[in-house]
Amino acid sequence: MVTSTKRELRWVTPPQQARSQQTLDRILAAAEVLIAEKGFEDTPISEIVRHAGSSVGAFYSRFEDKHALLHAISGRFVEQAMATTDFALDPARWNDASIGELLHSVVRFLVSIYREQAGLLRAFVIRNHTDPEFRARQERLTLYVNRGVRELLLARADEIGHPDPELAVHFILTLIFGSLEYVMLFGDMRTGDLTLSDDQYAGELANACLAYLGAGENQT
Amino acid sequence: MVTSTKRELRWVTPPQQARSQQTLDRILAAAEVLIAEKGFEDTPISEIVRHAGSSVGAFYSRFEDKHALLHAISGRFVEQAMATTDFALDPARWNDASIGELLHSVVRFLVSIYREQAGLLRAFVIRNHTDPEFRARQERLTLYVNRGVRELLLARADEIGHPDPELAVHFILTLIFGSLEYVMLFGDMRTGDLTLSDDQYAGELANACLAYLGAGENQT
DNA sequence: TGTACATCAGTGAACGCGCGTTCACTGATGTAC
DNA sequence: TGTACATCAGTGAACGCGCGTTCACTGATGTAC
Repeated sequence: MVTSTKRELRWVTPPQQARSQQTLDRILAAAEVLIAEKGFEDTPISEIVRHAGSSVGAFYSRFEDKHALLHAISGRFVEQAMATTDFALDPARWNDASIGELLHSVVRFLVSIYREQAGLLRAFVIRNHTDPEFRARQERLTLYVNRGVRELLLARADEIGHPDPELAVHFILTLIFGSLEYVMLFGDMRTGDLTLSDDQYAGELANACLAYLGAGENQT
Repeated sequence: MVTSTKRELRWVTPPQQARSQQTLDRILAAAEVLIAEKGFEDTPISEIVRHAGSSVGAFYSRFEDKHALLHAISGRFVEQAMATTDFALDPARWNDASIGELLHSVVRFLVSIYREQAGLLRAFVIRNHTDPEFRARQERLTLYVNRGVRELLLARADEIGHPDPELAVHFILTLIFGSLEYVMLFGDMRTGDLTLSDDQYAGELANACLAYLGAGENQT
């Protein structure tokens, strides 16, 4: 909570009155919706403030420039995602889970997140591609999730057949995130003639990882 | 050859004199270099023509607008890539190859292409993300490669352990292309502490696919 | 309890910049006779 | 073999549009006495 507020200070001039806090909230909410829909570049500030029932000037009294807006949104997202990660990947939750159960759950969960947040994630990814500072920020989240999953998996290293478990675990994480991005964010047309439900897709993805790890029999 | 010329007519007004053909070539060459370096949006026409020793007007007498330029470049790329595909995936070349040899070769080949053409591919992918027409074009290439690989793999369906070979083959193709995009085009920072050589990476990727297919023992 | 003043919030027209696109003009090449 | 004319190529200054950003101004909220 405290850290969150502190961190947002970097991107948002903190409001001093309840009134301005509300305007800020409305701007952020409108921005999130519009950006998720049309992407960051294609959403002019004028449109955001119109939807928020505010004005351009009000915007600039909170944000230094347009970039700061996306940083603020992404900041909020990353905080939440990290908190969720802490909760979801808490080792205590997985005490007696096999590596198969673990991976299937994690992948299914990620797939559902990517489905729900596709719009925002797409905007983030696109921005990543051109803005190194922004990319570094997102990178932090990926590494954070990576670390969590990694530890859980490596704690079950005995179930892993791959000669270099460390490398293998790292590798499947790039497989997973790469596939999620490719298929779920930008893949509407890539399914070709086959169409998989989210659950089927998650299942196949998890199985692919398990098979590669050499983790005994796959499970659905 | 003939088809190639015909197709380019859609994007480029065909030159009538050798002189203008040369200017066009210079413009295309300069554009390819600059776009691979800085991306399409960040490369103004003025800069392209300056590098080509030409002028804005000359540009517009060949191209209807800026988009047509990227279409022309992508068109050329797709033609070449398809020709390469035909050659590389010609069933005759693979008569007595196991599914493992096949996949390892194909993936290694793709990795080398993605390495060499990273700049252009990045520009294409970024454009895909916002321009549906452009995406459709690139899609054609992906599907073409898919079909080639698919046929080769399904011809060896007896080596595949996965209950639904059709689906499995389709799935690994999304794994492969997703991973290539994620790791090789936008992944400078995603390697974390581990660094794989291109060959190692290709090997792991192919092995992951083989393991998922349930295709006997992996091979390096 | 009311008045004066300071600060915070908010408004939207006007500005400016980058860049794609146009256009009036000059020069080069080819063709007809 | 030379001259007139048409078409192709090329030039770069000027235009225009979208959009981020600024700024002079009005209104709201809080504080001092």
